[in-house]
Amino acid sequence: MPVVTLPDGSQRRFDHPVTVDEVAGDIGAGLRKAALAARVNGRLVDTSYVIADDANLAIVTDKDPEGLEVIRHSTAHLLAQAVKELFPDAQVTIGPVIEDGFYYDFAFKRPFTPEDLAAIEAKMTELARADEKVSRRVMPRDEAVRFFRNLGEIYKAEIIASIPDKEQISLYGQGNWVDLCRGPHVPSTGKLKAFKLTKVAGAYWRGDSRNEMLQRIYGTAWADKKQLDAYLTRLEEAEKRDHRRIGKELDLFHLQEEAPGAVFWHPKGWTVFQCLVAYMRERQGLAGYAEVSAPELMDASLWQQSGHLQTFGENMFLTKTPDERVYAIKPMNCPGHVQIFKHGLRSYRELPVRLAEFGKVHRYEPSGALHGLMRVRAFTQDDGHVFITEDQITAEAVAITQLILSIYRDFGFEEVAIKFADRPARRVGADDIWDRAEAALKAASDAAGIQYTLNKGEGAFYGPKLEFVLRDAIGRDWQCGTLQVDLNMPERLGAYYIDEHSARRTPVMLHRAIFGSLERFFAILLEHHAGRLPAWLSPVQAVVLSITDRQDEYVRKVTESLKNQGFRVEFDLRNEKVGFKIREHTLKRVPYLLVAGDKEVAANLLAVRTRSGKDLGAMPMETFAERLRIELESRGRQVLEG
RNA sequence: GCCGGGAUAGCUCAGCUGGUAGAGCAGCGCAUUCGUAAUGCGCGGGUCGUAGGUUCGAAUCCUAUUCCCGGCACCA
Repeated sequence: MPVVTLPDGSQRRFDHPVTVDEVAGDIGAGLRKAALAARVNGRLVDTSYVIADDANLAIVTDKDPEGLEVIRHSTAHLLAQAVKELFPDAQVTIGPVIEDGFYYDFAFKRPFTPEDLAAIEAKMTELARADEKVSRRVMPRDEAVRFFRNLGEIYKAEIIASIPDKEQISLYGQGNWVDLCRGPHVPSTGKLKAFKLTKVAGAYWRGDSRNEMLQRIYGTAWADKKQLDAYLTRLEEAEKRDHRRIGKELDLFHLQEEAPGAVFWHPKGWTVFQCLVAYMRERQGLAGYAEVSAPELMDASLWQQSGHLQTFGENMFLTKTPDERVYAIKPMNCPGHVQIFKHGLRSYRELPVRLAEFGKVHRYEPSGALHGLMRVRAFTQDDGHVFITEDQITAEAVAITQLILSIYRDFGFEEVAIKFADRPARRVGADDIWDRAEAALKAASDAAGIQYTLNKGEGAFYGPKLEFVLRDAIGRDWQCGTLQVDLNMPERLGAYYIDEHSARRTPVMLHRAIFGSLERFFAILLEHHAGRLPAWLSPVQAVVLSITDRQDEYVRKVTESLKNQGFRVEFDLRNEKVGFKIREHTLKRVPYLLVAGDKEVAANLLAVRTRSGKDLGAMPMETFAERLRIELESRGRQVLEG
């Protein structure tokens, strides 16, 4: 007879097998109503699950993260049920839970339209209102395959047929609709109260671009209307932070048809870009890197030798000159750096040799992949290559890791996830070389004391890598930095040094980038700060405003003086009300507005206002300059605006 | 690259079933000299992404094409 232990340690005895639902009812009517699923001995089950033996039980409600998952999963089923009722010819495939919602893929003779989406959502609401009971049953695999074949659901049948044949298949049904599913699901469709279909899109069957394309319907689902609305508001907020929108608003850059995936940097955007370069130049210099610059165009034979052309040639831009030579525009900087390393005879005494370049690379990305500054065809890497002996890998990798994390902190990114990407299917070099490279990178990661997750098969074609992923202000993740151990490229390109016994040795090459792509990092910064870049990165750090033309001379003088001190300052003498000027420059995200009216001129002061609307009072220009200087030098750690 | 949607003034967008393009903001001019997120009045501005086609007539319909957007696939 089962003894059920609840999360608080209390126990309940039953003299017969009981369902989760009954136990919940035994605890309280409110809990019974709120129960969506349960954990029995750690396993997630339906409320109809029968407990026959002693067990630990935790009721799952919409307050639990699992509860929300159950809701989303069940809403995906509701979507499929609605689609089948409205479009009986559509075939169901899969419908998993994703972040904030779910999707379901259908095979259908024509694409779903936005009107279809509205009709489907209305049908879903109707089915949820009907509060149909969701029931579970089990059948042997082969029977399940026959069952779905008979229904004409060939995709489902294919999925089930790929499950090992001894397994029992669970099916969930609601109304006259039934689907294969591991579950669990909500006890009845009435539990689904806050959902919305968001978009239709194409998606390949089984995620393989060689397969046919299905219709994917995305939706979001929440415990209640309030959560749903909060989510929709969050989407709107994210849209306002979109770097493409901010780039336009602040006149930072543009893209145009003749140069897909290549950026036209405007003066203000380029100012910020140059701030990033200057910052990195300083940090790298201190870390022992020497800056170089290698050609953007090199003979294709070099790329043949490096392995790029064979492995990733379809992503490279090639050009033929009138003399019939084929050149490749560099997609990476490493071969260039190897040429510089190779020039002259290197001694082991020189190692590590650390070369860095703000290298502009071009990659022919698939047209559908392009996305603002995040994914472009022409971009600038803060690329660096370190040539070392195998014994030096650990120490150097630890130093690089620390450098990367320290730099991210300067930009306000404290949360950094690290992934270890091991050998990919398309690669160069023998397996034993890969074994050594992966072991060395693992050892270095351990020595650096970092935690990482495995990103299987995602390494570079020449070596394993660590990927550094930033989390921004609204919780999105972006891969930026990378550290790669390469035991292949130096040998392929004939690089060597002379060791202490006068023998030729092939160096190990570490590839590393910190921003990754400057374009991308720039976009991440814009979105992270919603355009309000810290003053040290702002294209314009302050604007001096006049109230009437009586202050013109004073404003010009102050502006000139601040500019001479190295600040990025402009003035605004337009014949407009001060409120109008303040609004405009606030919208342009200028950190400080310095207002000069008759009072300030008389007292030789500036009234300082921040872009967040805070009044810092009137102060002499020298005071403002001093405080701003401290803010810039501390890279925003000591902030004037408070 | 694949599926779907889109492209109209500098920007955001309207323009129903074909009859020859419109708003707000921005810009320009004039007035206003003003104290912390929009002063008022007036004016100019578009071969409707590109190339073909159908038609008496095309922003609107058809075909092709480029780019953009949302996904998928890709991401050295």
